[in-house]
Amino acid sequence: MASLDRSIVANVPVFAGLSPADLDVILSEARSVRYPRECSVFDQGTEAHSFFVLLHGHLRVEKMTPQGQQIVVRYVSAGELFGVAQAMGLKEYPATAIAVVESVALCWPSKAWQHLIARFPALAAGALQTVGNRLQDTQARVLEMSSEQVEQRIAHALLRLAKQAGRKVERGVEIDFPISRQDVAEMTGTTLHTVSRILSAWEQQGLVEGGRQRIVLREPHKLFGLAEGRSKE
Amino acid sequence: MASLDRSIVANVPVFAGLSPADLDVILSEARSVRYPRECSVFDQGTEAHSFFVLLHGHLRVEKMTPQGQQIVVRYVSAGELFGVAQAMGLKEYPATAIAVVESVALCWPSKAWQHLIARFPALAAGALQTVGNRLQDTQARVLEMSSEQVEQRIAHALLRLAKQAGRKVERGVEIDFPISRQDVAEMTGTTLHTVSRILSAWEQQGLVEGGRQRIVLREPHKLFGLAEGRSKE
DNA sequence: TCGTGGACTTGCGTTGCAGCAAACTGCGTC
DNA sequence: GACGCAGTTTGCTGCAACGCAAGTCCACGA
Repeated sequence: MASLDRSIVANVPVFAGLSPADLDVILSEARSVRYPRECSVFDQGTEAHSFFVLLHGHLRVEKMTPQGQQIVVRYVSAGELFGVAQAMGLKEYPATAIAVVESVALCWPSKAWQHLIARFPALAAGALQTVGNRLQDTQARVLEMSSEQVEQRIAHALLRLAKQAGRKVERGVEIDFPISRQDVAEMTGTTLHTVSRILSAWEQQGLVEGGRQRIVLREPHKLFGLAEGRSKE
Repeated sequence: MASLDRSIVANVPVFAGLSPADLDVILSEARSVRYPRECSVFDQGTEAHSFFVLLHGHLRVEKMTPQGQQIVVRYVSAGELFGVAQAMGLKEYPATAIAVVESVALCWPSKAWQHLIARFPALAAGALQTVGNRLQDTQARVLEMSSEQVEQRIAHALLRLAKQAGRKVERGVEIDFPISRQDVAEMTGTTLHTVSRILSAWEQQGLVEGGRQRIVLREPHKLFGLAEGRSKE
């Protein structure tokens, strides 16, 4: 396989604090893999054989209850470390990751983790930060679900998506990958129907613009107001 | 200060994989602190000056929304690492930790973290597992809040508490620290009133036994059935 | 012993949202 | 160009749980 140049991971926060030479060593153990749209990178319950860094694209991470209910855990964007189940002491992936657009990821065998962090403590520190941020996000979500109404939760979710994967278009900010009302419902702990109703209402007011698996925020600022719970005036 | 003997941390999972000599080095930088009941160990929003290992007692970790709503993030039991905000890249504690019973913790200055993990990679690995477990728990909670009814969520919460801090008594399993209905409500994203109603109903059926800041599970197995969503027969 | 306040209980009215059902629409495909 | 499906919209109905309010009970301190 052609060796990977370290310039491709220049913007990966988890590798910040590593010298170019260290990076070369780390990259020499990786291979890059392409995932077509709707293809799964790993599946909940299967052996955690690898960990990854997303180079390009977007993934949806979803998790299923024993009863068969599904939720969207989060979306992964380029530059993020993911699939570190093994490092967290799990033998199996706790969720499923699916490419929502054609994506490319670096991939290391999980067993490389042990000796990599022994040799490069900065890597462990970076991973700890990544997982820590995720923990913060997840706790924020619990807080939202405990204290906010559905409308506010959806507003928050859209704003977060826009921040993470927003693309400026003439009419506002578009979420840069296909996302259905069902997906939004699974992010916010509500139903497809309720999301549809609320987005329709917002579209009437000119706050958003919809479409098939497409959402454009036209008035992010007003949405932010809604998210913070200011009643509509 | 009297130096700390490594036997006191023999059962701390985060220190597994470290040699006795390593442990001595790590412990030499720690001091132990006693916290009376209802006393805070650290406060949300204040500088993350230290990280801790709980030696004895129980802590309640709670978090407040900007709007003033509060939730219980989790309970910390003896042997757990906590307050690792700095290691996760935060400058401030994201939550408040309060001793629910008289407690004792080991305490390190946050700035020690850097050089400790550089010297003892196993420590970083342990911390990653700790934070990883917490992430799993929090995600499980999101799943519960998305897919379960209040009654099931409360059953799950009580079973988790019993597992983590249950004490066998003649009549069943008692939760080993004072916990109010309000606390349970803040753990499950519901209200004091609803918790009270449900616990009363359960008490009628002989599933639990209540009291002022006291909960005894008399039929954990039946509760488990409820938690799994099997309708009451 | 009595008083006070915090924890808990319980009834009642209200409501946000889920659940069901049915129709619509845009997109890919044959 | 027609078909079929997946994604979406929308109306209606029911109910779980919230919010309020009015109590009771118990622990602790004076």
